[in-house]
Amino acid sequence: MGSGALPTSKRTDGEVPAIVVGRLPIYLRALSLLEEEGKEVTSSQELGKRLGISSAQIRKDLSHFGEFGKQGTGYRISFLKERLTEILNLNKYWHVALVGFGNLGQAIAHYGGFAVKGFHIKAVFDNDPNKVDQEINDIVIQHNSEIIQTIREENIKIAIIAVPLYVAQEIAELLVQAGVKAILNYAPINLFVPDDVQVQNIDPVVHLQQMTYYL
Amino acid sequence: MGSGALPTSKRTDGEVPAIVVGRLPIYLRALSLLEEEGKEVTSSQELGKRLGISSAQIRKDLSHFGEFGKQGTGYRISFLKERLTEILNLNKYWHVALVGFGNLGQAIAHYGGFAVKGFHIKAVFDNDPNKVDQEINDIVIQHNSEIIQTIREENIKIAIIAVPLYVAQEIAELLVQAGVKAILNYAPINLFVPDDVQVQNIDPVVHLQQMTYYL
DNA sequence: TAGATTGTTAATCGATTAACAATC
DNA sequence: TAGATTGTTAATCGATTAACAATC
Repeated sequence: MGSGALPTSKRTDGEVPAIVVGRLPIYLRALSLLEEEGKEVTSSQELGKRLGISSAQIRKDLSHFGEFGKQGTGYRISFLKERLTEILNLNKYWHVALVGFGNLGQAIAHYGGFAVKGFHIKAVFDNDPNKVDQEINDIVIQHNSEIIQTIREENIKIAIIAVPLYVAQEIAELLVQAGVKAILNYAPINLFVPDDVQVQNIDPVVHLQQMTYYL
Repeated sequence: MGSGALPTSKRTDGEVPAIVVGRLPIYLRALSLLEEEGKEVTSSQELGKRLGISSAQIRKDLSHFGEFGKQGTGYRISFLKERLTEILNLNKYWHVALVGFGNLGQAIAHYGGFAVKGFHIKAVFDNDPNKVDQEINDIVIQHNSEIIQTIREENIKIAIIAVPLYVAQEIAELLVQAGVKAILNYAPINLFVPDDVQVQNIDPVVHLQQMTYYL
């Protein structure tokens, strides 16, 4: 966590709260939408209304990274988009490894949403010999035993874990050994990884279970 | 939001912070795992270590709902599991509607993880005439125009939105009209709904984009 | 009994919001 | 110029943590 220091104007870094970083992609998403609607300029107020966030918070969040607006007129959308894209390191073509080609893994591999945003699945692994050597999007599925070598060779830094609960931790350890620094984890378990490795968890069931509390 | 008042011992309700409710399913997940490992008793410390959460926070969170432990010995896992299940209303067999049977919707429909946890997809809708009348898990896919009638008839309260960005808001409005009170939204947009309707968003790309900040 | 761990209070820490001078 | 909106400071609000008496 918090390892990277970007060459961005105003950054006495190591200090931007993770919760602020977490909102940047949301801002970016909203800006793209506004742009597609033909807008060229927006304000913290307009953005906030769209996102259900206070305008003060948006201005505060952005102020961690520099000054992107103009008093009286707001933010030029194209400019702010570029800056956020840069801050989040989204100018790169990211290579991603996917581990687990079961139900979920297949869905992820077929889902077009990652590639559109610059996250390209370049290696797929599974434990099942019947799946190994199958092809998906021109990629040959490899056995889990190849994880370390392949990921090292291709210098992949981002991986998606879509394996059953009970093997998730051991897969995570392989990925870490292979040099992966960011893991998107779909297994319903808290993974233990070194401090310099990011983990983000996705568990739709947890979201449903939160909502039923109020029903 | 915050409408429901449960008949649980210590609840001067409307007051449990959403962030606390959000952690309960995580605790439940960890308890199930401990149980499967054969453990019968645990402590806030053990749970905390597993989850990367402080033991004080776990005790504080639980204290919103009652007293579930014993000094000196900790928590009986089966008992705490039951209580959390009850608090989160997870004893019910929940009916769920799925809107959108594209790439993502199909993956969701095939994914077994929801049903195992008591969330059963009972109605599926899509706009595409070619998909309507197809079957999935014994359910006949219906056209979006049937959303209101079907959901009302079947008294469904939970829906999953897996439609393209640009129709998500209109679908949400149909769902609300139909009486849905909880929406799991996979479209990358902030939905506007009345205060008594819950929304939880899932966007894996946002998670990846957060992590690349640190890479 | 001695050791362990709860539930809770008070202290700390951090995040959000309100307000406003600066300025486009 | 008058109106609007930024970036930032200070105030408020809320969440986390430390500490400990109670007690199993």
